[in-house]
Amino acid sequence: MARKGGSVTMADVGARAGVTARTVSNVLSGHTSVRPETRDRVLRAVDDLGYRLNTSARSLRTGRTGTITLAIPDLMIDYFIDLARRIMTEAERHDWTVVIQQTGARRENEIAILSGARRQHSDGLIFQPHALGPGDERHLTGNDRLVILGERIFRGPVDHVTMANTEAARLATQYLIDRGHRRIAAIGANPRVATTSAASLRLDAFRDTLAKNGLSMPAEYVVTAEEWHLRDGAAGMTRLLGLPQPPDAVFCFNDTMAFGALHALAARGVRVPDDVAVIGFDNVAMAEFTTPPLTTIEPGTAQVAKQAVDLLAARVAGRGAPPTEVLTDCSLVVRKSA
Amino acid sequence: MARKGGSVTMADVGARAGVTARTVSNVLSGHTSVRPETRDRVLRAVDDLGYRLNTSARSLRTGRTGTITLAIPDLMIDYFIDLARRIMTEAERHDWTVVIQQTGARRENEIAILSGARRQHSDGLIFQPHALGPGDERHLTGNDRLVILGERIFRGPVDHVTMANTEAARLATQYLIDRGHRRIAAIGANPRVATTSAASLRLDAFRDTLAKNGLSMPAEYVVTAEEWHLRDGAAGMTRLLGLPQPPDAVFCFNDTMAFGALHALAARGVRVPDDVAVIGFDNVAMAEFTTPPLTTIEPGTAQVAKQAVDLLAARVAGRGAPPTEVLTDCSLVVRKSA
DNA sequence: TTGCCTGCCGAAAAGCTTTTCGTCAAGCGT
DNA sequence: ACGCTTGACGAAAAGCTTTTCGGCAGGCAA
Repeated sequence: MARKGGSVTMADVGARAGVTARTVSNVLSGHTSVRPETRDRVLRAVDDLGYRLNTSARSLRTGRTGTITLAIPDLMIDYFIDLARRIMTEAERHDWTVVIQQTGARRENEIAILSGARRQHSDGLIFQPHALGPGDERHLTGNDRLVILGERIFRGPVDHVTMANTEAARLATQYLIDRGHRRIAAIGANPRVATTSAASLRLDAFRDTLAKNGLSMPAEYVVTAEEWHLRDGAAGMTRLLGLPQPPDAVFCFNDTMAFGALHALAARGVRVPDDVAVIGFDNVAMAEFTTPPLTTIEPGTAQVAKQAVDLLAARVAGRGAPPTEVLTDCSLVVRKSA
Repeated sequence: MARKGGSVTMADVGARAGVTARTVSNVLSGHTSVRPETRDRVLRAVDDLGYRLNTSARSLRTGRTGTITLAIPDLMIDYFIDLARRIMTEAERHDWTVVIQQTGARRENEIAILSGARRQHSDGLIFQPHALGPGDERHLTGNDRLVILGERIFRGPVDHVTMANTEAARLATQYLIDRGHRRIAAIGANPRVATTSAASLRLDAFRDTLAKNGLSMPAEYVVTAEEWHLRDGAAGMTRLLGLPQPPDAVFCFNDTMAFGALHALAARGVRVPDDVAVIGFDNVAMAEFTTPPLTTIEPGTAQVAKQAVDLLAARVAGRGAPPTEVLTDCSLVVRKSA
């Protein structure tokens, strides 16, 4: 805890141990060798005085903060919670603390993040954009030490790590088709968002797979959802159920919306999967525990987290690797809802 | 982003604007008045040079980091996610960034947090202990700027903010009794934890309310759960269902476990609430969307968040108020599961 | 006109750690 | 015995901002 006035400094513990601050620093950091005897004296002095390292001073000197920033749309979406958790544990391996910034998926906030206004004290940034897309390169001003989560939206030399959105979406819709469904809807479209966004990619793959199987995609079967929250899923589903000809299967673009959809279905007494099949995307922990348990896409969240912080670590270490683009493995996990 | 070598400093922008670093500082912080004309020159220089404030240097000088730490057991429990989100938005009002530290509910980690080893760069700490309890006062060495979430476990001069655990648990069990249930079980006991912990308080209130209504609490009806995760709830429920005489109602000590219990029930084809009623605790967002929607306790999470950061802000501001203890309002929200 | 106050800003110190430079002694090889 | 390397540590600089101390000019009152 950064104290105000009378905080005890390295010079103080040095004085008590009969050495200078430099030796104290060496003892604490363990970089240089110091005689065991003086080492013990220093350690004892540290203990006696209750000394605590001033990280601000260290950061000022070393130019490293020991903190990275994770910028995501929103902690109301289970996937991002899962992602944040995993990134935190990965970061631990690099002795990093992570601070989470919510952008609310709003363009101005995303720009603010990139411009550095909201991540001052940070060694690097892991950033999942939502509103930003191709053409916004100008906003990443001097942002080395950045890894983008999602499709390659910037032409600049930036690392990207992303899940296989189109392959996964294809997997999901093909599965529904193979199970005999013909009136298949999707929840989660968002026309106001870049073509590289998850929403667009998944919708495109959905449409393509339908077409490839000779099925059409009626406009009223793709329902848009701004936020991908629980209530969006529920609202989307009730809208679909109000249609003269409701769908017999629904592909929700994330698990959170699928949970909402399941709720709407149950509230109306519609049986899942008999009357309407539901498939999600993310394979969040809760997916295993809904009624019925949710069939969904496992997008390789663990890999995303590991790759993202490893890539960032490489950038921070200054290894001049060319900008990398990694794609994680996805798979379908079949449970009971479809 | 803290750059390494050639970063541009206040002196640099000052040089370009024809002033000294001091004036630049004044312009940027807005504390002292500066002539509009020079103000503009400075701002333009900032823009031209792409200057970014070095927060480490500022922190070193001011002794404030602009960051607070929130230490909670675990981000796998919905309540703590909810709490973290709310605390983040409250902290924003004070221009604070919050870093989340997970203790895993493990004693050694909680001690490490208190000792400051894992929250170096922080103006204050909001801490929800789990393993620590009365008698551990010695671990809060020089911890002003601390607010504890939970019952008063330390005798020291520390602010506490807590929910009305016993009142809420009484509410929940009384409701089950009033609905005609007689074989009522509880999931979430934890004998290895302090008597001031949520687990103990809720269990005590549960037992008392049962007794007050002339009901007994068979040992096999209180199932212990170490982690309060989804799987603990499910495991606890299946154990209860395996009993020769299963309960007709279950009080889960948090919503996350209740979700697990709901799953176990559904997997066995047990009807809720007809065969077994389920009641939770926390009123998390998901509770509204389960099937059936979860009857649960609203513990005043919003109040907890607001009070905690306001109290912390007062401590940091050095206002010498006596240690405060605040209790939030709770209520029962009835849905369909009980 | 003199004295005082206010607004604006330069010079310099303070905040604490890490790192560079240098010193001193001891050890080793020849 | 001499030169060289290595180990241990002191002195001091560097890293960048905020704040204190003044100084200077202009305005206002006496």
